[in-house]
Amino acid sequence: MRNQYTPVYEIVAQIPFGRVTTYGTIARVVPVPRGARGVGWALAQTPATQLIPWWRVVSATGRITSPNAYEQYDRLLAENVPMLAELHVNLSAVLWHPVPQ
DNA sequence: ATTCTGACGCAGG
DNA sequence: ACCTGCGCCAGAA
Repeated sequence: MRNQYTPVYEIVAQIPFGRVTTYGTIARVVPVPRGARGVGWALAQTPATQLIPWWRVVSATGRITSPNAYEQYDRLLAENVPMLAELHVNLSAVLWHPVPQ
């Protein structure tokens, strides 16, 4: 099913292994209700059955703020994503910028 | 209809 | 670096 949040999933699906982007960055390239918050909302609805790399999206500061923060943290570590501290991605090293759809 | 809760971002302090 | 408040407003109850 395609809804107004579908563009968000299409962008997230393109984030490369080992790279990360932010809620706000996505909200700036595709129209999403409520901007960055809407992106977070959309990811929260992502069915576990779908293979969308939701763990590659963090906040503008690099902080991991999802409800399942540690699962996300572990998944990123598994991709060798550099951290500044626990639950804190070194964004300047791995930030990925999406291309407008 | 009304209330409540946010996977944000930014501007202070 | 940390914390707080605020704008934003869809969805759930």
